[in-house]
Amino acid sequence: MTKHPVSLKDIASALQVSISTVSRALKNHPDISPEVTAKVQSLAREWNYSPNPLAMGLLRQQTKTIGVIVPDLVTYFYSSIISGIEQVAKENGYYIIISSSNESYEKEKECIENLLMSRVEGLIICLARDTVDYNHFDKIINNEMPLVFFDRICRTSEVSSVVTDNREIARELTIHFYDGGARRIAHIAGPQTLSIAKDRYEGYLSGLADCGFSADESLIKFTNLTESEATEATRQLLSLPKPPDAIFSVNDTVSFAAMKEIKRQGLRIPDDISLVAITDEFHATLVDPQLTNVMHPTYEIGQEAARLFLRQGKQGEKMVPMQVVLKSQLVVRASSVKPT
Amino acid sequence: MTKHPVSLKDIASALQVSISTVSRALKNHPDISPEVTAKVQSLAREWNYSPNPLAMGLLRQQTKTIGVIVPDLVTYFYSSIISGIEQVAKENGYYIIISSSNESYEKEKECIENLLMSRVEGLIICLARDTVDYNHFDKIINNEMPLVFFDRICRTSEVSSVVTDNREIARELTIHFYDGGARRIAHIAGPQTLSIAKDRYEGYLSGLADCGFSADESLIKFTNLTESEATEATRQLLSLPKPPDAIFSVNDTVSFAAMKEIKRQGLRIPDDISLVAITDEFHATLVDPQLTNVMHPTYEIGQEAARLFLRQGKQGEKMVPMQVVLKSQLVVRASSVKPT
DNA sequence: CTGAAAGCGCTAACAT
DNA sequence: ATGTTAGCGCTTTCAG
Repeated sequence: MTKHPVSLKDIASALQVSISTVSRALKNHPDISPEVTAKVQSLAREWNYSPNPLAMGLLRQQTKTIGVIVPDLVTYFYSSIISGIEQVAKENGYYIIISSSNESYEKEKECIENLLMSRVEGLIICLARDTVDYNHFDKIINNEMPLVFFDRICRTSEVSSVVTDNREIARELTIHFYDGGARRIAHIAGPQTLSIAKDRYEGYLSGLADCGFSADESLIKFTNLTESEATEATRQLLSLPKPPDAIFSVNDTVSFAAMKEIKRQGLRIPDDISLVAITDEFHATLVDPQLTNVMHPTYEIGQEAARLFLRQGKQGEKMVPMQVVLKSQLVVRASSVKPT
Repeated sequence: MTKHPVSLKDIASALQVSISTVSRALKNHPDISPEVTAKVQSLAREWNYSPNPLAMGLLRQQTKTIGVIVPDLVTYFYSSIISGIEQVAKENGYYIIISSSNESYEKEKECIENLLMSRVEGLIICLARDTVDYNHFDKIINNEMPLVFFDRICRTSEVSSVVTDNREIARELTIHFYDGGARRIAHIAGPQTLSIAKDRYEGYLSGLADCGFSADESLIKFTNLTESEATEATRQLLSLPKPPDAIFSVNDTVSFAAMKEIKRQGLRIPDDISLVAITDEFHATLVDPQLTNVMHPTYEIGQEAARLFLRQGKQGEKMVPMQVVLKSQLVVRASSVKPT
């Protein structure tokens, strides 16, 4: 049992040939005689040779690593996207290094610095909640490093991205509320600096318009996406003289905070208030009543992001930023169907 | 904006000194004159020099990466543990490569192969559900590579590990049921090849004994931890002539499957059946009624695992396998307190 | 005080 | 058909 992984040198000296012969034999180079090739390959297999990625990386000046930055690591949404990235990356011989910005702008900048120091070949990023300017991507863009944003995006004219049809689904969902009998449809929104929050807000307004409503300021609450602000927003909505009969919450954290607060006040879902969540199936069906939800194709988002990334890696292409828009899906469950 | 990261060579030629001088100046080697040192350091800072980890790795024959294998990536439990590993790893200049075994023995072996090919310095692993023999760790152990198991462990006399006090908490929990008035306490168990499942099962038996009960075979169901088997087990328990008045489920998947099935049958929790879950606070308080749960110090598990790993890296120590046992915590909520 | 050279594992010209 | 050499970025003897 050798302590160190076997190298070309080991094989070469065992077989009394040169290192380059071994190297060539391993890749079936036509110059090498069949006998030598056979001997080399069989010994390599026996000794379980595998090329040293560090040496290869140094030689080719490429680490085969993608840096991934997500706002957090512990929610299904991002975990699942990361799985998708990983799968495509692995299939293409890439590793990924995962960092969490913890929703912080400062931390996001730090992550980028660290990943660049680790010599990642490029980055796949979902912006932090607190990120409001986008200059920290200058270096990456100017260096023409592969860069892909997903979900929360920016600088779309320069950077490729993967998103879902937020605006459209928000509109659809608002109309769904209306069709279900709701007439005072509230929205707990997120920071308008965040693309997804903005898109969903706009979709909401557009849906309202389609139903012949104009926006009612008092029914719209902006939050920073934290549970506490979401709870407070819900409380305010519920204490309105004319409270809403439906709430569209901008993301999962907010959705569940709203649900908890509604129940805490003893109101019934959907009888008193209809609710939809933006979350996955497991969570939507875990609670009581089961939640109508917008399901995101998380795994696919990850896959697409990785594919966009790899496409940029290839020198040939002109690096025209591409935008992939995936469809999310509204799944109707009990929480938004009022008893007739 | 240079396309390639700056190297010692770049600095050396700019300053008309040798590469080795630059290398030494950067580490404040006493041999180098203060002036040169100053010049080098200032240029390095200006040009944002950072050493090439590939070159360093090749030189020192170490990649500074830890391979991490978890049964899945998308649940809070593992994500959170990974965060803990990551934090300690990063603090110590290590990267981690994360792989998922998807609960499969075959995939686990594959992951190990791949990680070894990536030249990780060692592994931190939580065994897959389907892993029943442990010979695939021979190579790692014989090579004296750092290896740490957590949660689901094996070969404890040879390998360091991090676990929680499963046996004790299962006992405590069983007694808690009894104290709450339950007299027919069922257990939906996991594969007895899995350390956690075995420990919890034994703790359950021990708790029963403490309450003056002997085990009732009909109240114990063994599952493979999938949602479908858990649902089926619950169904069988509920259809017993004398159904249980409390269910202790071995993990979160099983807990939530059981809860759903109980509700589906129109039974009330905790009135008809008390329930505890092994899950995190977010999920325990998300559902109705809120679940009494066993909380695991997930982040700490990760941190400890990483620390154990790093300790093994240091050559000095004799590599005596250590076992860290962390305390989990029983948090009583509505689901296990029967109305009096 | 500083430079030259070797070597980590590998590949790809460039010999032979 | 095979070997030699240089070089990727860095550290570390060994020589000045």
